[in-house]
Amino acid sequence: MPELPEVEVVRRGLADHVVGRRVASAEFLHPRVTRRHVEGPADAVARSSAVTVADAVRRGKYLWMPLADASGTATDALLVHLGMSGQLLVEGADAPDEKHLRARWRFADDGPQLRFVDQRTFGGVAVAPLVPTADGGPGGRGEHPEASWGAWLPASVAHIARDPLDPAFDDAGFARRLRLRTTGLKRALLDQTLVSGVGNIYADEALWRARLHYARPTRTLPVAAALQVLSALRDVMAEALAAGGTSFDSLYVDVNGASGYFDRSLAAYGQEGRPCPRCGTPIRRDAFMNRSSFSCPRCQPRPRNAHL
DNA sequence: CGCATATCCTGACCGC
DNA sequence: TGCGGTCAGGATATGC
Repeated sequence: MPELPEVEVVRRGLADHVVGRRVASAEFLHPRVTRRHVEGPADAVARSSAVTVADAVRRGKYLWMPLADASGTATDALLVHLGMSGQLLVEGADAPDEKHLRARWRFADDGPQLRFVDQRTFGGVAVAPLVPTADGGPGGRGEHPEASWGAWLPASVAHIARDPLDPAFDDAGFARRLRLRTTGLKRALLDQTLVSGVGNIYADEALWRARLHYARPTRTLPVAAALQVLSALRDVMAEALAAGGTSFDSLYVDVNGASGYFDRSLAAYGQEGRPCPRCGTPIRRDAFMNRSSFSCPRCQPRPRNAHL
């Protein structure tokens, strides 16, 4: 399941193999892939053809490529969300179509194609106009991929918060907004309008590292604890990114989620019954939010005033 | 409006 | 071998 580190691996692959190339034609092979593009698939084809891919940018789990017209101006971006099972692949024209091939872009240089493959069709593609960011820019100093395209993002992504690896992320603002919520801590971490890029896997891992229970009420969470969760998110995502960055082939823009490489490093997620790496207590699995939460019963005791 | 839940989808897996 | 049930979960529509 692609979360922030997996999407960043994909972004880097696009930066290496797609940015700077001119798209000759676009093709969408499944109606669901463009369901978020309100003007319809024909419009998406038109607006992502005969353009040059100017950059590859990410915020949280959203990925986009500003598309430059003949004058070099980019007013639109090709926006991709991988959903649960989406993959972006860079492959030669002779490679057979994948069973779940949903979209394809051919390039004017006749080099490898870009393909979107998605078994479960939770992912999607849209062409969206670029608009200024609400908080006015990336903050300038970092390596974050959004920095090069500065203060712009697709209009349909404007409601998504910055992610923990973004140098312009507002730590104090996050803690303040978190404490205004009346909910449980993990619910809040999964809310992409508060902090983006966090899914079930990294939420569980960060909570384990911070020794906090998923149902800890946000309203009374100390600021220091909120900042510790943020720090844990940054650590685990950076480690996963480092692990993922070593394993992908140069012509394969890999997204295999955590199953490919980082699963060996998971302390809690998917580890039901196995000993907690810190204290040896068997990791427990709880049904929560229509999915599973994994935690250590000893390191992460359920608070007496647990939210739900 | 804030918060919680139902829903979309397909393939792997399990017990019988 | 097949069959029904369960599970995986990101984002959003809907409901309270």
